[in-house]
Amino acid sequence: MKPADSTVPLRDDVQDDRTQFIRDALHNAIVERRLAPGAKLVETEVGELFDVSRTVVRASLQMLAFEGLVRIERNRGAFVAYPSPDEARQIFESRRVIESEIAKCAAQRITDTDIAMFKAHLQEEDRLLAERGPNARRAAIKASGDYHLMLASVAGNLILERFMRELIARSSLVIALYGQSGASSCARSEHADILDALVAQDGKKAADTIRHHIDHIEEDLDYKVASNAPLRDALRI
Amino acid sequence: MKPADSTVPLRDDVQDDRTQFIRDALHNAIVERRLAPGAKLVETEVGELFDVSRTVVRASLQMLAFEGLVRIERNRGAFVAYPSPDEARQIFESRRVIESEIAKCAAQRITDTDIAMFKAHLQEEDRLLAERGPNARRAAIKASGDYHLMLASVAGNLILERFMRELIARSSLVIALYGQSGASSCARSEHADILDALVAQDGKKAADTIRHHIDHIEEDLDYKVASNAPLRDALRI
DNA sequence: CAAGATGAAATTGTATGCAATCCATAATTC
DNA sequence: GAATTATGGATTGCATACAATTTCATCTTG
Repeated sequence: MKPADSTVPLRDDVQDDRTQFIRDALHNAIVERRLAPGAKLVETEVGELFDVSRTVVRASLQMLAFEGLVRIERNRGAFVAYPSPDEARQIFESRRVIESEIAKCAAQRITDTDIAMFKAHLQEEDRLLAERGPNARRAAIKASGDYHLMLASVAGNLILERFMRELIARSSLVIALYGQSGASSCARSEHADILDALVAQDGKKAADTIRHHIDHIEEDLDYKVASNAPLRDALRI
Repeated sequence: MKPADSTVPLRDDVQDDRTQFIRDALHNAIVERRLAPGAKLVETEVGELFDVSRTVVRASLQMLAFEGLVRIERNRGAFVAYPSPDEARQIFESRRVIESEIAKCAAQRITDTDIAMFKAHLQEEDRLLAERGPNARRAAIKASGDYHLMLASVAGNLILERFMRELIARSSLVIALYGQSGASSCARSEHADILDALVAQDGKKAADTIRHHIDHIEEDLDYKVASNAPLRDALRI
């Protein structure tokens, strides 16, 4: 986005850093549910896939472990995280805390450019929801998370934004495990409600709306039933 | 060197993991200001100090980089973080958000055992403040942070607790850089005020009190003046 | 003398080798 | 036949080797 670099190098994101690249690839695979909770991530396999040594893969896995997307067990290896119901509740509780504050800040700071971006994003979400098929569904999941990340970005606090990034990613895991319906439809209209409050610069209302939105997401979960496959992984400990 | 730190509960199982051990040692050194902001952390040096290979040191440094205590620059190495005024403001803003919510939860969940622990801790803080000398001062700094971590622990949300751990550690760096007085004395009475609100199970008051407490800490900072040494490090970028 | 060029030493990035550990299956015992 | 114990392959933890990069002192050159 910023090709013109002045003499002062601000942030050299131009990293041919393969560690980051692999982290991003795995992160996306997990968030888009191409990698199921509990799946084992073998260092040599990943390394061959990306054509790097285990050293690099290890660093990537450690990054993901810090973010809570991967669990590393000593001498046993790395697994896609399998959040417990308790963890899940704490994730959503944390989101309510942080995201309602983010909404307040965003209501104060939102610009016309931001609003245009949000509107375009909402249309994209609509389009993906109308489409059928697993790929469209994955894209819809990702877009829904991205909406929340855009909010965090507008609020302008990089630290809270990073916390949110982590929470959104982990939420995706939780929904994959405990989600019941494809309740994204209700979520969609709520995203629009949030934007309305932001446009009206009504911080209080934006915060309330987003809190309710998170409540609704959580209401669609059934913590008693871990949805699909890896029961053996769940019971392993 | 290692008094039993019962105050900080570890979330992970006790692993003979040397990576974690080195991370903890460096973490403490930074938080207690034995390592100044900007200081370079050479992999081989650290490795020789702890008698491990660079592989292990690297993992520790990457952990610390995630927590924002260390900055890793490609091909240049790892440095103790040197938070900018902007970062500092965001750190305290994030603390206000998360910690006031933590206070609310803690007010609901606090037990008599907790209260006793808090009282003992306050006495310890008093004792350290009365003492003189750099070691007592370091211990006082650490104890002050530990008080906030105890709060987070009582609140019972492991995720917010981890966020707080990071924010407290980074606050210590900020105060080392921009702090003016040894204003811990005012902080001490405020810690007692917070406890009073908790004992009264008045969540609202606890939240307000802690917000003011954080305001006061921040008021003692002067973001214009980066206090002591490593100017050359500050200007390096 | 300032500014740049040069090269050696220091330091980091990555691959690889080896020992320790784990896991699955076969063999053994009762 | 069930439970327990060997055994071999797979996988991880860590140290080390080597290449790439940076740093710093020294040496030009104008």
